[in-house]
Amino acid sequence: MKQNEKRSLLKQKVFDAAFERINQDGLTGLRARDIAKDAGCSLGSLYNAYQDLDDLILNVNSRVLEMLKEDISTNAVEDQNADAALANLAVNYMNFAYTHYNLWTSLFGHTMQDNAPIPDWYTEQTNATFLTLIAPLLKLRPELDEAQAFILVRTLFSAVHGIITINLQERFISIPKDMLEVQLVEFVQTYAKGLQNRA
Amino acid sequence: MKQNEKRSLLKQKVFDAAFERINQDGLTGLRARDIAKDAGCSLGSLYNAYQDLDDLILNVNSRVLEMLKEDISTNAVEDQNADAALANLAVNYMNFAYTHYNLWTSLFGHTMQDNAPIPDWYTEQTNATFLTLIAPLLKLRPELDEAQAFILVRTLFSAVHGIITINLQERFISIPKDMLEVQLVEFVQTYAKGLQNRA
DNA sequence: TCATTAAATGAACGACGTTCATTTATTTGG
DNA sequence: CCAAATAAATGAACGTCGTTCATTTAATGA
Repeated sequence: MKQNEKRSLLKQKVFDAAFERINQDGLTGLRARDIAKDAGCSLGSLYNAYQDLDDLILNVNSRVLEMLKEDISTNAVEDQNADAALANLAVNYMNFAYTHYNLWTSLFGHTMQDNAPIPDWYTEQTNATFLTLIAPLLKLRPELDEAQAFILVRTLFSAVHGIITINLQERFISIPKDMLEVQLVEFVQTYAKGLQNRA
Repeated sequence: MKQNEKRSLLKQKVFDAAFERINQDGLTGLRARDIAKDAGCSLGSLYNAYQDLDDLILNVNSRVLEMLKEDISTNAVEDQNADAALANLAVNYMNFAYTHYNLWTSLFGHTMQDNAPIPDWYTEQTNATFLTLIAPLLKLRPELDEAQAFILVRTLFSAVHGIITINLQERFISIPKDMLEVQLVEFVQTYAKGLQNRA
């Protein structure tokens, strides 16, 4: 086998093992020795494929961002008014959080070791993923300029994210998924109604 | 010195050391050996005062919850309409997050070791702290029953929390504090307006 | 006072992320 | 096709972490 093939094969096996570990056990249950065992390589080889665990986790999170982006664009409902489209986005986001809970919390729960800065490519991808949320809104509300749409979508995304996050935190009283969905839709509609009467 | 005095003195010294470490360096920078050194006791004594680091951290977070509760009730503005009161609460919460950033993130970033459950006394205190947010609203909107007020405040709190959290995450593009304040106030007002036109 | 009980101690343990000298595999030039 | 050169794989070893526990030290009480 060629060295390039082996190299990329190893990278992929390590990636797959880490992805599945995070998916199954969450970020806090991730251990270098477990990944190596699952990937069928030695502990040292892990650090041949990736710089360190942070590097590996960021690559997994990068894949999760892709999944989220694809999920959003796949399930975006066309041909409806802007309010319904926003509510639809919120529900899609909630479903992603529930369906891929450990992967989703990995996106927001990971912190770099030693206060190292998050690499630029990752923050750029994060913000790029977020920007895809703007597209469906701009389509339905072409009168908004991009800056307005950006602020609007960002505020709404953050709010929806917060509502889901708090509800899923063990520290807080939780409501069932179907009730949360109703609450999210009502929240988005209420906010949209407030925007209308404000203009 | 009596044994009870020594015992509680040790507990307090350990607590103070942990609190200050979290306040200065954040939760991820917390080390048992550093706490023991700061408290002026041996490493073993730390585990005489507290069961483990989780126990100690939960006690620190409990104090932070008290600070937050006091902060909210102290700065609550009376004699204004409900919308302004809610906006005021949101801004107060934002100021707490900025002023005590490391303590604030400790509240939400801490996870128990080994997937141990969060003790009941802590979840109860968390929800009790949260419930104090209802008081100012009920005062201004006595027509709401408690269940309605609970859902309303919970949704609003989660949304405001999300907007602040996302803005302070290194992964996302941040806006300055004064702009965030404007955005929060506008958000609360917009949502309140939506509620009005919905009833 | 001295036996008894409680508290303080820090060496030691196991687990962790990471490194690196050594071994093994692959590539390259003749 | 073979040997020299280069790259990759390996796992023992290192430093650090939270936690424990046999031992030492202090406080108590009859």
